[in-house]
Amino acid sequence: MNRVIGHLDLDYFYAQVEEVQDPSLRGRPVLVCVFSGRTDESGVVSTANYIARNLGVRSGMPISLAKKRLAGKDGSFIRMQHEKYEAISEQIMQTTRESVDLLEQSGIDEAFFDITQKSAGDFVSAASIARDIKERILNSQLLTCSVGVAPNKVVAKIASDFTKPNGLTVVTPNQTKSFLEPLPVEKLYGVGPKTAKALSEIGVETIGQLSRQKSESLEKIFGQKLGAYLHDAANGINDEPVVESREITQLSRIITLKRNTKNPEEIYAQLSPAIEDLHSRLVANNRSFRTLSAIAILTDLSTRTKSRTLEAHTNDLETLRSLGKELLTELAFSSAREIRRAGIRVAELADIANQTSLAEYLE
DNA sequence: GTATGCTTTCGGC
DNA sequence: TTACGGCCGAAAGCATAC
Repeated sequence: MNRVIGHLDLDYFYAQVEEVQDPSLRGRPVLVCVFSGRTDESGVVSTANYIARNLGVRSGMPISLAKKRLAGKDGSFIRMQHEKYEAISEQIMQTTRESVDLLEQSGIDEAFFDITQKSAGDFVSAASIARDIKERILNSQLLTCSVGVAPNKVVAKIASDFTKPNGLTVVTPNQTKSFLEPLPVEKLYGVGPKTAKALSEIGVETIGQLSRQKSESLEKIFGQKLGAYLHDAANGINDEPVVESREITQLSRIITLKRNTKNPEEIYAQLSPAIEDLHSRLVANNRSFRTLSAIAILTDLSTRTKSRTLEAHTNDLETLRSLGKELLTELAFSSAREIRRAGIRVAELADIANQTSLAEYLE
């Protein structure tokens, strides 16, 4: 049977949630912002509604710049409340699960789903399931979303992005090749600037052009794995499964310092609560880590990291503190500029339950 | 040379 | 003219093993 895969994307999610909770925001620019606390308006725009986007506001833009773009426009700058969006996201994912065979959440506002069984492999039936999902989300939360339905994840993701906001794009197996044909290669998941540049150098700009390259020549340039993937994906072939629950692979905490500094003590003092917080989250989830990194964002906004991988997993707070401080100190000493933001990250996570004990490890 | 694992950087939201 | 978060996973870069 045809696989039938969908991708769901909640439209300008945080800002739309704010609009729902305060209807007086409708028709005005709405910006959900992260305020760093350094000055009254230092921080960036996380999400903007379409009215703000049409006035030139983008996510990641400094709040002060967004204010200029919206001069005299009655924009609303709202502090981001992550827990609030998290709770709504959870409810949406929960109800959407009822309409599909499998749901794979990716990020707070996106999910892949598999409706092969529910649609019996039929794309007409799949389209009505997708409309039903959209309607349930609209009825229960008053939120719009954009959905793509296609034969696989790669095409479904491109399809959900194709028409938005409030879009539904269905790409049948027969339509897949011509749907992909004119699109730039960057639309393909896994094609970053590096790969795009390499492709451009062999005269490949569109997915159609990519699809006509020999698999062997792509494998020669990009390696077996990426080369084969690119060839398949450009030809509308991709058999990555929808996986119900993805394990978290890393956790991090990052803060903006009160002022720029290179002093490790001053940085550590401010980062300390974030380290404790990261530790509680590890413990709460019964997870341990094997790799620890310190992160520094310098005054020119460039990023430096320093990592260390341990011989065995641990979730010991003292290790986190002392090793974190050590890595941070190394970063501070090796850095040419002062540090603006600092953070800590743990990776190579494992379940405490499955963790090799010291005794087993020594055997 | 290729595969693998670790470190660092990139990029999306 | 500049302005500037907090996460996450993936990509890229690099070292080492075979």
